[in-house]
Amino acid sequence: MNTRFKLMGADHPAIRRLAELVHLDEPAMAALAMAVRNHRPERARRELLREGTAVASPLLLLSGWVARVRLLEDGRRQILSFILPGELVGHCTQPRPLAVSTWTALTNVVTCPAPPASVSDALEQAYAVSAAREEANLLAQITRLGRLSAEERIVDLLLELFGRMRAAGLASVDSFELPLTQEVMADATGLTSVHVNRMLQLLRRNGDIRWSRGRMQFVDAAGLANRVGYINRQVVGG
Amino acid sequence: MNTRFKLMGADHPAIRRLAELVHLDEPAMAALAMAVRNHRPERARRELLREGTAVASPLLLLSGWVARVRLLEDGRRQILSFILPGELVGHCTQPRPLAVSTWTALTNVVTCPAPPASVSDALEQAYAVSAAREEANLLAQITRLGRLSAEERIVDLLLELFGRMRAAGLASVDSFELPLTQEVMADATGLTSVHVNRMLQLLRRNGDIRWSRGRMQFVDAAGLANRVGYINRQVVGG
DNA sequence: CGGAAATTTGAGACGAATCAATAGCTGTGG
DNA sequence: CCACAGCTATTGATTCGTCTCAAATTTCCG
Repeated sequence: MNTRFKLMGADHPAIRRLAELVHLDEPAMAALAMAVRNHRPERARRELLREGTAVASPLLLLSGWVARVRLLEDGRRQILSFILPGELVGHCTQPRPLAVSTWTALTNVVTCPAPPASVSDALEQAYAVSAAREEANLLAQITRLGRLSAEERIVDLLLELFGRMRAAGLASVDSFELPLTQEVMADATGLTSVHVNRMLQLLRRNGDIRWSRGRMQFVDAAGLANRVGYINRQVVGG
Repeated sequence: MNTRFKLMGADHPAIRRLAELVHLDEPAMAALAMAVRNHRPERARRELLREGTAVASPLLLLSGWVARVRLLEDGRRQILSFILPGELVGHCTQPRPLAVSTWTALTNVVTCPAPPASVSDALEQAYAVSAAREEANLLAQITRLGRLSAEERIVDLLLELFGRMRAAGLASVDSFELPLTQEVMADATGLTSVHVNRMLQLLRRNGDIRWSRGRMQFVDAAGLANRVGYINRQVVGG
């Protein structure tokens, strides 16, 4: 239900967002509008793509959240990155691209295949920018896992997600819809869900965040970012 | 001294390796041979590229080791990935590409600018394959940091580096040149150098590795990979 | 409304960090 | 060729952060 959209075609929020990222020309907009017609829903927990499988085409996520995950044999799970509504992923210039990670729907989602980059230079650029952001997110994730404390990891992740949701026009001035369980946050931050819980409580007690019914609110996002040193902003030493 | 090469032009090991990766056509080989003539040495500890700076062209690392690093304000450091001799990085389809990480020479190195992808389809494919491997390495790094124990992280990293050195034709059947200090390994694995030291001693005492004068030898690489579940091989659960 | 999933809380164990001090190595210059 | 300086590696004692196990409570969904 909440993954349904009334808007179709060129008016779709995901397209509007892409168009803001890079100026999209006529052919690009047309191709995207066409692609959106091919939207398809998937239920939460569904695997959209399995590691080692051939990947069809890049994907535009129209609504819902997706995670790229890696599973170890003994059941340990690591979330590599999140894909947020309106984002574009899976751009491959490769010959016979095999997926290097499994994609799992965290919520009910609606996706559509993204049109080929060959449609227009503008579209190709949009893909390039998307790819660059994707890589930046991976690098942030590495730093988070390697060098931040539990509290820092959670705050940093939340701030990143907040920023990306804002970029997608899906956040209010100080809050956003966060459809993640603490278990999922744990798999993303390399912690246990028990410890994630304790850190979230701590943040609540300290008056840093409010969180209920899937909505995350920052009492003072800027201050929090400053206190914890949000790594996406202040990266280079000195 | 040890960063000097006698071979030049198309005979260069780095080019031979690329040519094995993807079949390279005439124009690609010629362009590479030309590029290698522009080789330049850099001293260890030198920053090759600073985060936020415009990146000139993709880089071919002819010899020596480079690390992509991220520094936090308080001095914490995370190594995002290693670039090994013979590897190619920095492929950007982007309009005005800004570096998202700092590159530091870990040893004396020799680099050359890689020729533009437009030279030939074969070269473009080679870049695409390089990029895909680079991403796979980042994903492996995330999993390592998020879900492996200290011992596992170190073993997994060593096995990855061993595999990549073999791919570059720079490893013997069971050992390779590893010019990293324990501090560097610590910054790559998200541990302290003290703990890295303890884990390496443990591995030595257990007869898993031998390590002296910068050479790392595996007593039984396959067995070790199996025991710690080298995440690059056995990734998908089940 | 009922059952499953998610969150919350506590006690205790364990892994890795920290602090501190010693020993070994490497290159450099006298 | 030796001695010194400055990294690098090693070791021990202790602290701290996070995990583990377990149980109770709440929330969500059909």
